[in-house]
Amino acid sequence: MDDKVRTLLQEHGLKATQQRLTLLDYLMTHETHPTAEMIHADLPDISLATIYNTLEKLVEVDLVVIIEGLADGKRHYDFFAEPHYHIIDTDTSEIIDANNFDPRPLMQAARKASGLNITGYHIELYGVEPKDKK
Amino acid sequence: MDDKVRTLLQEHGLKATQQRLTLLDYLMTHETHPTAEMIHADLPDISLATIYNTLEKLVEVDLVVIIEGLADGKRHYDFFAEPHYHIIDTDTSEIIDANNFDPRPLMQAARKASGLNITGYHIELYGVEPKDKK
DNA sequence: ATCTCCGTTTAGAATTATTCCAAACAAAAG
DNA sequence: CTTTTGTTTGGAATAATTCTAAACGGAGAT
Repeated sequence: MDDKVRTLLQEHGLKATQQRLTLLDYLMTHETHPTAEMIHADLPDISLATIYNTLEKLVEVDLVVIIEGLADGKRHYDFFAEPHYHIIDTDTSEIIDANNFDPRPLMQAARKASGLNITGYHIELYGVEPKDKK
Repeated sequence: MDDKVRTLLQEHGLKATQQRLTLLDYLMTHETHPTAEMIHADLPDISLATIYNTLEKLVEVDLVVIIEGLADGKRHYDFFAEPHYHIIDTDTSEIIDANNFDPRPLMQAARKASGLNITGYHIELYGVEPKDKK
């Protein structure tokens, strides 16, 4: 059942420990965008240090991305199976995932502008609930 | 001479204090993307607390943007006169500004996906120096 | 199965970027 | 010039994240 998660970890060169299986499965099955603390609250058997360690590893191998810059000042984490971007409500700090945008032209432009091989991206849009100005 | 900077502050509803004039002028005339500490090193007569306070105000009125998520764990700041995006060399942490991309289709897509009025964006691409695999 | 190796986990201590505080100050308006 | 109101400041406080060193446990080899 968590063979899928186990395989995912091993494909990315990470040893499949119990904690990593639990944490990655948690991220894959929750639509939320939790902080380390929030994860720890739901998975109290995994120490906070391990949650930080594990998240760091998952970010390294691109299974997870960090969402920074929210009003609460904490890092939020997001399982990143397929590429998407984030829309953040600056009033409520709600984070919405969206993928109705093709990033390839942007990556092309970035390569052209910098000469670098582009390896990834973070796109975050900020918005507010319309006031219905009428 | 700093009438331009003074006007810029006032247009954005900020009182034009000596410290704000100095700090904003500093950001406008430096291509670098400094941290609060780096600014404080160059402008030691402005207290560190004021540098943080002032940067916060400048970010509020969209004259400055925060660049987070670099390897050093610190926030970097960037004068944001005209919209652009960032390309970050993940090996060297070098930050490159680029503007050869029209964000409007992305903003449209985000509005469509979220129903929010889009007020801003942060786009960051990550890349590495080509190894010349040849 | 058992052994061994080496990466992982852990509790708690340490770090440090950033925020908070309350008193002194200085822009801008009247 | 006086007042008002927002700003600046040094230092203390906060808290998210990282570090440390000892115990542990996957997983390949025997």
